[in-house]
Parts: sequence; structure tokens; C-alpha cells
Amino acid sequence: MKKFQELDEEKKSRILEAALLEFAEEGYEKASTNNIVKQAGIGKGMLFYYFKNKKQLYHYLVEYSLTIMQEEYMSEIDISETDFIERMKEVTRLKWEVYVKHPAVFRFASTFFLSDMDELPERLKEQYASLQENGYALIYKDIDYTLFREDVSSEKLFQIIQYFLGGYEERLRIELKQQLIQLSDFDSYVKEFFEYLDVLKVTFYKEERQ
Amino acid sequence: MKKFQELDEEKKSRILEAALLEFAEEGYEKASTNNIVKQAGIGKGMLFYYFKNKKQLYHYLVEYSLTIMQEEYMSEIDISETDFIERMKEVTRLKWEVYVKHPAVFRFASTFFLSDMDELPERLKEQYASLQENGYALIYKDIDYTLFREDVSSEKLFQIIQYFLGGYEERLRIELKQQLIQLSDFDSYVKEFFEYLDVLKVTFYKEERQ
DNA sequence: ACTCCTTTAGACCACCCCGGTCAACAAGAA
DNA sequence: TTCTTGTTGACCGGGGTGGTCTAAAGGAGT
Repeated sequence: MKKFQELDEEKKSRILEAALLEFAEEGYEKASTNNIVKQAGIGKGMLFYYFKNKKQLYHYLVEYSLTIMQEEYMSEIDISETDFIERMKEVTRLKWEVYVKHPAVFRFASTFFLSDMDELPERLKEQYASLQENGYALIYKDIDYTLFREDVSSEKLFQIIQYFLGGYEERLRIELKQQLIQLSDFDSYVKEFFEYLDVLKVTFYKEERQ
Repeated sequence: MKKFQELDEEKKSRILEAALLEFAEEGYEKASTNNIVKQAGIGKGMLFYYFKNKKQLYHYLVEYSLTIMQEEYMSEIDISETDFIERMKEVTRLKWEVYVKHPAVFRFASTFFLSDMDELPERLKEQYASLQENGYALIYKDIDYTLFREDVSSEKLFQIIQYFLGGYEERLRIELKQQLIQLSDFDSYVKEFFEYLDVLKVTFYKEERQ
């Protein structure tokens, strides 16, 4: 595994990408090391020269992904913005930016979050728990609920926005999978997405006094 | 396959359920006939006595599911309701009702809708296309857009509701998978869901004159 | 009791893919 | 030349695949 770290970046990322995608699409059990080496363009032997077995490779990918998610996504969010919708704009924009930069990491992480972590080493469990905490704070910390209109439950408005975000992202994911969207179109999707959030501001927030 | 139709209902539905769930969870290629017979509690030979091979079984399941979705779901919706939110209440309530009644069919159908249909016999393709058309009409036909407030694009409001529906359903699906919800709780989820839609009525529709 | 037909189970087939090993070899340094 | 390091892919035992087939059980008619 030390050997792997010392490879040149290009080869390292070819292997990482192949492995991340294979585990993301098939899950741990069904992921095939044969597919990984084929996709990475290396011999079968090398994978087990770099990593002692399938499980260790998987753990390496988990750590790698958690680290990227923390450093390039979570820690970049401006938590001083108390306007929920504005903060969600920033969260989503950054999320998509990471997606464009590290698509394989992102897809691996999404499926990893849904799998069960029972067999992970303690260190990785802790790293994951800390990431979850940060994610929670990202959404709930220091939000100014007084911006919401008062004639309906602000809790419900808050939830509706979150369900909307989930639904919008799911549609994007599906269209990406079916290749209806190119990664290069993301800017225009961010723009459209912001328009939706501005509509929600008009309808969910108090009317502005001027 | 004629032989299969003549089985007593209990055995038939045991086999159908086992097969639907296996295909739903694994997809066509990876679904295992061994698992199906084990789950259904029949000998391996019987499956190939009733159906000539895996593919024919799959086609039978597709037809069976499409028929149920059409007859017990699509055709039951009251398309004369022009209030979009009210119609979505009805659509969703019925959808969940079918889910409770035929969970295996529903899960099979959901994954089937996302798979590619290239290899299906023409007859099934047509049946599927007709179902899609009906589904489209369910959402778009005769909707009264004048109910929406006029200070923001009603097209966007319309879309937001749909994304919200998708997001809400996805969360339900996940919680069901993780067994956080029992099927018997569905009534209270319908109630909560209707409350959300009523909030959307207040915020997205014109203020009522009285 | 005997026959005949239908229904049933599961051992078995050839095949494919799995994670992991290992002998052989290539490249380069000393 | 020798030693070290990097690299390959054939190969291993194990296990799962869709599908077949034998042999037995069940039941109806005589």
C-alpha cells in the first residue's frame, strides 16, 4: 500500500477511478477485481502487489473519499450565512463542483453512505461520523427561521425545501446516467436551479418591507 | 406457462412474489433462478416446467406488473379534478395503496421503468408505452394553471411540486428499506403528506377571495 | 393391484467468474 | 553479471449460473 502511494499520479488516479466506479456500481461483494484491473489497464498481480486484498483496497477508497469530501466540500461551506435558501445555494453549487471534479469519488461516496458500516475499522467509522456531523451542521446550524412567513409552519417549509433539493438532484442524477446532460452543461443547471430557489424565496419568505 | 396459470392462487403468488423481488433487487442478468425457487419453496425443476426459461419468466412478470399498474392504479385516477395539488393527493394516495397491496409488483415495476426495454417483445413495448402515456396524462391533462399565483412563473411552481413529490417519495422508500417504517403506518404518512401539500396550496396558489 | 399420466424434487451438467497466488520475466542499478 | 524491484497473466480451488433429466410420488381409472 505504501508502494501504491509512490506511483506517479496518472497511474494512481487511473487505478483509483477504476476501483471507485466498480465498487460504486456493484457494491463491495459483487465488485470484481478483474474488472478493476482491466479498466485500469494493469495486470491482475499489481493490484494485489499494491493492496494486500480486496478489503484493504476498499478501506483505502473509503478513507480517500471521506478525506476528499471533507476537505473539498464540507469545509468550504460558509456557515455564517443564516439565510437557509442562500446557504443551500452554496451547498449545492459546491456539491456539483466536487461532482464535476471527482465524479468517481462522489458516486462511490453516495453508495457508501447507504451501505452498512459494520465491518469498517474504528478509525474510518469515526471519520465518517465526523463527516456526518459536519453535514448536519451545514443544514441546521444557525439558520434564521424568522425569514420564513408566519402563516404556515416554518418547519414544514424548511422540510419542503429539503425534499425539493432531493428530488431535483435525483432527476439530475438520472439524466446524467442516461447521458442526457454533459458535465459541461452544469453551469446552466446551476443557473436554473438558483431560479427555482429564488421562486421559493418569494413564496416561502416574508414579504420584504422596503 | 399454461400450467402455471392453473396452479392454486397461494402457490402462484408465492412464486410470483419470489421472482418479482429477485428481479427487482438484482436486475435481469444477476437475478438467480436458484434464489427464486429457494424463496418460493419449490424445486428447481418446477420453475422450468412452468416457464420455458428465465427470459420467458421475466416477460411474464413484466406483463403481469404492467397489467396491475394499469388496472389498479392508472385507471382509478379521477382525471376530472383540475386542481393540480388535489390531483397529486389522489395520485399519491392511490400509489401508496397499490404499494401496500402489491409491494413486490411495485418494486419490480420501479426498476423495470429504469431499465432498457430493447429486448422486450413488441406487445409488451406497446403496453408499456400506453402506460407511460396514461401516466403523462395523469399529471398534465386538464390542469387549471390559473390557480397558481401570478407573481412568479407557474411553470416553476408546477415543477417544484413535482420535485418535492419525488424527494418525499424517495425518503419514504429509503426509510422503508431500512425498516424504519411499517406498512401499517402508511395512513399517518398519507396524513403528513397531505399537510405538506396543503402548505404548498397556501404558498403557491392565489389568495382566496371570500 | 396395475397402468398411465401429471407433478415434483434436486442431483447434475458444462460453463463462467471469483479473489488470490506464483512462476516467469523485464528493467535498471550496482 | 547479479541483485532488486516492478510487472504480467496463467492458474488454482471454490462457488454460482441457467437449464436438463432421472427417478420417484401422486392420483385417477379400471
